[in-house]
Amino acid sequence: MPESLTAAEPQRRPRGRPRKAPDALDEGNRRQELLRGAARLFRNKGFAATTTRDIAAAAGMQSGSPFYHFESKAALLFAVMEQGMRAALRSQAQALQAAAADRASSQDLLRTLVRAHFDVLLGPGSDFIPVMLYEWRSLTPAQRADIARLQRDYETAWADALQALCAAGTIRADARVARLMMLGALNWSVQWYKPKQGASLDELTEQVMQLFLPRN
Amino acid sequence: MPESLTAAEPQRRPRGRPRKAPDALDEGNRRQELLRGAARLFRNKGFAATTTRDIAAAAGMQSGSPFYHFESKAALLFAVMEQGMRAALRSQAQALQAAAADRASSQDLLRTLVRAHFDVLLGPGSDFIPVMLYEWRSLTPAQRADIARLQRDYETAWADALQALCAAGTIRADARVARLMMLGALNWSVQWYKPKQGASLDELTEQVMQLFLPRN
DNA sequence: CCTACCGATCGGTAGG
DNA sequence: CCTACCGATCGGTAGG
Repeated sequence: MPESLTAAEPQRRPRGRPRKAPDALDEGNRRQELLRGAARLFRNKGFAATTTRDIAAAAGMQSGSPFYHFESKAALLFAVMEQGMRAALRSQAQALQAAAADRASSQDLLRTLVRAHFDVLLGPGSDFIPVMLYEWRSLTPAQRADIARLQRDYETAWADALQALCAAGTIRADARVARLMMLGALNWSVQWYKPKQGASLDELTEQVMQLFLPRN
Repeated sequence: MPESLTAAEPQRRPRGRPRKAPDALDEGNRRQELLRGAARLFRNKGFAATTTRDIAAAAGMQSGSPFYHFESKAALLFAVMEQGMRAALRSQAQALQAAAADRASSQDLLRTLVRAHFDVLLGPGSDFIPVMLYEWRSLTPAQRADIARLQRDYETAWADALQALCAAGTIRADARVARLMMLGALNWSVQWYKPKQGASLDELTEQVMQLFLPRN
């Protein structure tokens, strides 16, 4: 290449909006945008019916660009679920910490878990966990094992609270069945709950408590 | 073609198993085989991830042959759900008839509905309703409206039974929320129930009754 | 992160 | 219901 051409390159700043440097922060932002868009699309159309082109477009990218951030479409699905579960675990831990500080009863502990779960399922930015609930079969066995470990952690708090309530006779059913039924009842709400109409998540929590613990 | 070749064709019956005539009964059987295979595949892999070639192979056909029986892959999905709902409605009506003959209480009526629902979800040949529960978003709006009408009929019996129990104070929650939570709890069982191990459907029904109606 | 592209696969069809 | 096929689309990649 003739030296004159490179030497002719001016040293002034480029006009217009400066191109952001591809530093670590920025790369995390783009990756995060991909994850949010993918979560929304996976939830609304399903994993197999969502194309990587859909996901790229949602983040304002060209069709091949998601593969700069994620190895494959399957890796994107896994990342959505993993990030969803880690956020859910943080949210649950925070709620339990507050309940412990209040010396909450077993019943109030359950209420805390129900309310936190509704937030995870139906609160703002809540596409990640619904994707996990309804795209489990789209994971590879190895991915499933990883997510299952996070789910076990999440359900431990439920198992403990329900065990206490069963032992006290407040709930009269096998603790495992009670846990599966309660979580199923709550998880189903993603199918019918409309945020802008009907009961608030606080009201829904009270309804659930009255339904499962009618004595108090 | 030389006449000798066609004239040489013998008039005797072909050897081996006689090819079944494509009469109405037979066509219904083949169609039914396609539906059963499609239901199983849609349940295990999801609608979008199942190819019409998978479905053809499950029925022992070549790749283009399902389209002799169904207009499109979408029509197959709709037929699976519609047939599933019609069978569920028949099963529910039969159970309710027996309960009415026994002058069943509201509580026994609910037990009857729970038991019939478990059969629909988890009993033998129960792939059709799980497909409906987890592939709703794969339907076109027009298909959705048709299936929703059948679902409304199915849920009417639940609404009536729960309304009676709420009015009597046996269940202390909004009747609509109670219905959504109960059906959600039961529907979730398709995610964890293993027919060959754990509780039977009768035992599970008793657990559900104790959980939701603990007073009696 | 974009451009340009590839091989594979998919739903569906014409003709028999 | 099979054979042979088509146009479209898809996940993913090389090179920059």
